[in-house]
Amino acid sequence: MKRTRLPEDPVKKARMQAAALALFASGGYQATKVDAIAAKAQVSKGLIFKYFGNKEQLYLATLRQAYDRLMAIMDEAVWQESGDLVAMVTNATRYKISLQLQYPQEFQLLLNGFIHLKQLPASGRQYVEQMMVANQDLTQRLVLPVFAKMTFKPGITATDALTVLNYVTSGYLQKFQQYLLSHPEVTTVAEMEPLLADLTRYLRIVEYGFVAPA
Amino acid sequence: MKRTRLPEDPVKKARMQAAALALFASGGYQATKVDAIAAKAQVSKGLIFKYFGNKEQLYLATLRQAYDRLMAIMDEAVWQESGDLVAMVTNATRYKISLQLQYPQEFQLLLNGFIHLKQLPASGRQYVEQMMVANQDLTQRLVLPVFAKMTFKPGITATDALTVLNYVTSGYLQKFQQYLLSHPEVTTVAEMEPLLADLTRYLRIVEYGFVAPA
Amino acid sequence: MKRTRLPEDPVKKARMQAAALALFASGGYQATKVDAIAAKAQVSKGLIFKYFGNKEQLYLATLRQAYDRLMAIMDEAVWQESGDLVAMVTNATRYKISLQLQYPQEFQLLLNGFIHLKQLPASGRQYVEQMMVANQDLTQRLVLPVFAKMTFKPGITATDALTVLNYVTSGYLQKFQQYLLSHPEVTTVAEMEPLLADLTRYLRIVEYGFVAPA
Amino acid sequence: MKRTRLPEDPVKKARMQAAALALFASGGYQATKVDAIAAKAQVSKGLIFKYFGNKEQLYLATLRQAYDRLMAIMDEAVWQESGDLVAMVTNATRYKISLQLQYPQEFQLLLNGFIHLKQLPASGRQYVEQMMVANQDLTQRLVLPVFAKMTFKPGITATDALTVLNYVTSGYLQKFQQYLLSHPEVTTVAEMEPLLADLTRYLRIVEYGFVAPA
DNA sequence: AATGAATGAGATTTCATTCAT
DNA sequence: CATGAATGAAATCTCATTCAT
Repeated sequence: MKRTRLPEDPVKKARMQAAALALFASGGYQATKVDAIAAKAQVSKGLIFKYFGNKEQLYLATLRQAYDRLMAIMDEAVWQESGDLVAMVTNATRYKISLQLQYPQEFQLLLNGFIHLKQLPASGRQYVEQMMVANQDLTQRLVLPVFAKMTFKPGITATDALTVLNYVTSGYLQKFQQYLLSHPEVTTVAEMEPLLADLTRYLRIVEYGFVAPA
Repeated sequence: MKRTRLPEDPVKKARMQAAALALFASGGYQATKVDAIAAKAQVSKGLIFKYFGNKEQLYLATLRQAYDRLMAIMDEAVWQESGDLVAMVTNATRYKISLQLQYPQEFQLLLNGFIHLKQLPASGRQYVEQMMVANQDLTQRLVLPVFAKMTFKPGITATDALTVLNYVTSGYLQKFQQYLLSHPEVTTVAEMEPLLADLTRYLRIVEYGFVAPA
Repeated sequence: MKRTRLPEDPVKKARMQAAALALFASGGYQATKVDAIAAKAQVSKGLIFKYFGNKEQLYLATLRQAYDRLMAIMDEAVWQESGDLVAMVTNATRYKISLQLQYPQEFQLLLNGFIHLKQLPASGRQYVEQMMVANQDLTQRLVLPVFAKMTFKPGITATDALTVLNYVTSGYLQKFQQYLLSHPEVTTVAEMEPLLADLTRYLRIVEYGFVAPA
Repeated sequence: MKRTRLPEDPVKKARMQAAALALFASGGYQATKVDAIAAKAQVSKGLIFKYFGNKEQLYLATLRQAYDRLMAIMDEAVWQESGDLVAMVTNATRYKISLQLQYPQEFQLLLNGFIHLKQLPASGRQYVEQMMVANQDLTQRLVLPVFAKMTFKPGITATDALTVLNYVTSGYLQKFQQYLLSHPEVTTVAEMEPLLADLTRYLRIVEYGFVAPA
């Protein structure tokens, strides 16, 4: 018995999403033409409007999908707790890097989304904002138990330490992403290990300072 | 005594530039309509094209002006050298903050420009890129002399320390800018002093680590 | 059986070309508005740009089409060689006249094109120039064999004779075209025969002079 | 006693006319911008409108002036009657050529005007049409007396002979004008004498035919 | 009277969205 | 259902004409 065709062809829908992701990520909302998405998805323009209503909703759907995809993967308990803060944060960062390598477009899209926040329809902001928050939550959830075992200098709180750690790792990740853009041949985390050694030193500085004890 | 009308009326040109700055900064290139700029500048559409040729050149002129304005001011030797690294970087940051408060649109425009780098016409990239470079150069020029008087832990270079300092201050500035967006009532550096105290602690961490000596 | 819609609807494209031909021919490039072409072709403005890119390319396409159409028809071996020069040139002219009656707009367009040569984009000139050359080549190809059988007066070359023939026939054609403009009711060559008798006399003059032998 | 300034400065008006003539002649009506005319005339745009009302009237004034100038000069009895038709027509043509050399822009303007006749406002047509008529009248006035002394072949009228003469001389003049466009270094009639020898042969053909008597 | 900056109607061009096939 | 040709509102850009100085 022939199954009646689904009202929405999931294969085509996936192609549209993928095309939209790629183009929105690299070109932004306004500069990306629906024509181009349809062409890249090998689908008619009309179908895009049938499936997504209009360009803005397509953008939101793309944003949501990127967010969901990253969150789904991040939620996996990939990172192991450990007594060594530096090792742990480096590991976590190594993992984030692998995500960036796997999902560069999703990262780019959400990053742009963050910048364009104002221009986004209200319903779109939540994804971008949640993404930011979730990222910090994650680190916090991991790092706080380790902090519990450490003694802080007087006048310095765990929040301070966490903030600085976040600044350093996200600054590092940003530089890292730029590096990727100019070295598209890099596709595995292994190739990034030399750069990760930098991060370890940076984190060590945060932990113990760069000033030699008198 | 009234001045005779100039071939390019500097008052109107300034109004156009200001309108373009405000709208491009908040809306980006594509979303900003020339009509809107003309309306905001209280000038006819035609005049914009007479003064700037076309929309893209108007954008570049706006970018250049924002860049020039910030650079001109930054170049002033506002910050004093000092033996105390933390005090000095905090001062420098306080100064950058005051610039952001004074020129929020210029900052926003160049920040967006950085994101949109790909989409910018080649001639526009230089301003954005130089802006990034200049910012780091500035820090370096200030900080290196201070570093010269300090002794680094073994295995840690001045470059490492500078990088971490940059990550922390720029992370801090970013959070700061977000804060400004959600607190538009804040207009003076004085009101920001409590937040600057945070930065001091963060920098102290970079200098000496957050871990209490055993 | 109805044909499936083609990527470029030949019916609409033909309507656009026809409208463009009519309007460009009578009004020239600048004075003809794309809006008017769209209206005359009963097509939306947008479609014209989808099919032809921009106004200039539409003009060139129209020029090319006019040229091709005329050349295609001229190339047919309509005119028969004959021993009688006057009869032959008159026949050829009768044929050209029938073309003008059939394709008055194409003639007008290329004629205007010739005048506007300077203002034409370089790529457009070739059609107009080739048209001019082809026209003369054609006459030459026909007339030279007949000349071969004739004896010229001393001091007069075949080139001289050909040149004068060309001047007379093209002068005649020009007057003819003016006549058509002021007598739009004339649509068949038959109606033009009285005028063609004039041409025969003119050609006879070229052959034997108008001066009675002493 | 200082004379009060005329309401219209004749020097400036002349510059405007000259600029308009040059630009309309080479670029046609539509392609010529009022801005360009003002710049070439070293006069403000506003003055052009004050003196001529609008662009169209400026064009008509330019057309009229070109016509008047040529007519005024042509009316001079430069050409002498003579018994030899060929010599006389050649002389007349030589004179026309000298006019073309002296007033190339006026010729070009009226030539273009002839082509654009349809697009011209009705009031402009008369100049162009009169120009055409006057040109033929002139030839007629000169040639008919000579014809009176000649005997025509049976079946051939003076009108026929005149028409053919006109075709040949105007065809010749046209080719001549093209020659001038591609040889702008030529500025005197003397340099054109070789080409005038061609015309003599052409006219001889019209007179006696090119066919050698049996 | 002369200027040329300023205007805005109108032209060209783009592209999200619709809809006949 | 799917298509992509067709649409037209809205954007960019041009330039004859006006008018404050």
